[in-house]
Amino acid sequence: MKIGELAQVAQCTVETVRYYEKEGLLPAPARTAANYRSYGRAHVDRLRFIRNCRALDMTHAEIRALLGLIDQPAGDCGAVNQLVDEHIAHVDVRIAELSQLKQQLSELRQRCQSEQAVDACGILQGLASMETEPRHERHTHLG
Amino acid sequence: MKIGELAQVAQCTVETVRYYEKEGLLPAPARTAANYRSYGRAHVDRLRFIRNCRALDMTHAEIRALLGLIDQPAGDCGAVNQLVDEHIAHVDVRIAELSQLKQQLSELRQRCQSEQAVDACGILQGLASMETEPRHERHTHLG
DNA sequence: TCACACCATGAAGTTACTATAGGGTCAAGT
DNA sequence: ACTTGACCCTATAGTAACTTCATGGTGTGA
Repeated sequence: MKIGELAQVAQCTVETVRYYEKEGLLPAPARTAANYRSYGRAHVDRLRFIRNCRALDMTHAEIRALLGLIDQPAGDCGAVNQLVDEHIAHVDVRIAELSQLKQQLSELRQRCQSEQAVDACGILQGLASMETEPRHERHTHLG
Repeated sequence: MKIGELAQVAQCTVETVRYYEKEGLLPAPARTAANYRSYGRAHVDRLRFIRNCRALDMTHAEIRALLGLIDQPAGDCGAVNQLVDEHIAHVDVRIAELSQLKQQLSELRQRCQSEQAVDACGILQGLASMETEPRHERHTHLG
């Protein structure tokens, strides 16, 4: 199986596949005489696993941790549970942050209902006079 | 006012201030004899405005647009209203995406309640067998 | 005069890709 | 045989909004 076919079954681009190989997420496959990458079943499984994790917004570090656990099938999966729990916590934090953000933006939006002069615009006045908060540290990798 | 003091009142780092200057968000200030940047009231106001916008997760492009409108005080603020409305829409989209994500992650988490062997872990099995979805385009700059 | 906090510049690192440049391979059609 | 087009290869740079690092100058209190 060549790279284009692999990318298609895993729903990503060939550039992404090559990128994962360079990052060490996907093992380098054998090459054909023409130096084309040649993939098998194991690569398909692993790439689909990676893409599914990415669809859940896990970072490469998180995925790397899961793959490492998979590669040691004798171990127990307590670490897997913990990683997923932490990831869910990240998502929760980010949802809370965005909800508060929306609240602030809605209040700001209330300050100007008409198309008036920029000088008098309540939104711009609000942005100028807001209490400037210290940049909070990221508790999550979710943007 | 030197850069450290400015950064402090605007709740950001001196590196960020210099970065905004390089990006053209903050005008280059006068320099002292020792080549130190020397800021005044206008810089404080503008930087605080920028930081408040960033606290609301606006992009530099969005902020640049707002600053451009401010610099033409004769214009009307219809464009301001539109920009804020669009930004609120971005936040809404992202909240919806994350809520769905949390749902999927919670379902996944249900699949393994105990610390069993990795081979049998329902979470890893779930990640391996999920339907791989095509990567959706970003409708928002919020990660 | 020494230590130390503060300032300066420029380059590189971060994340997860995407895009571009400049080329090689292969199968089908003429 | 030749060409066209779809596919493959590598290497490099760009994205967003900073942060970190390396290296060195400036100002002040003891």
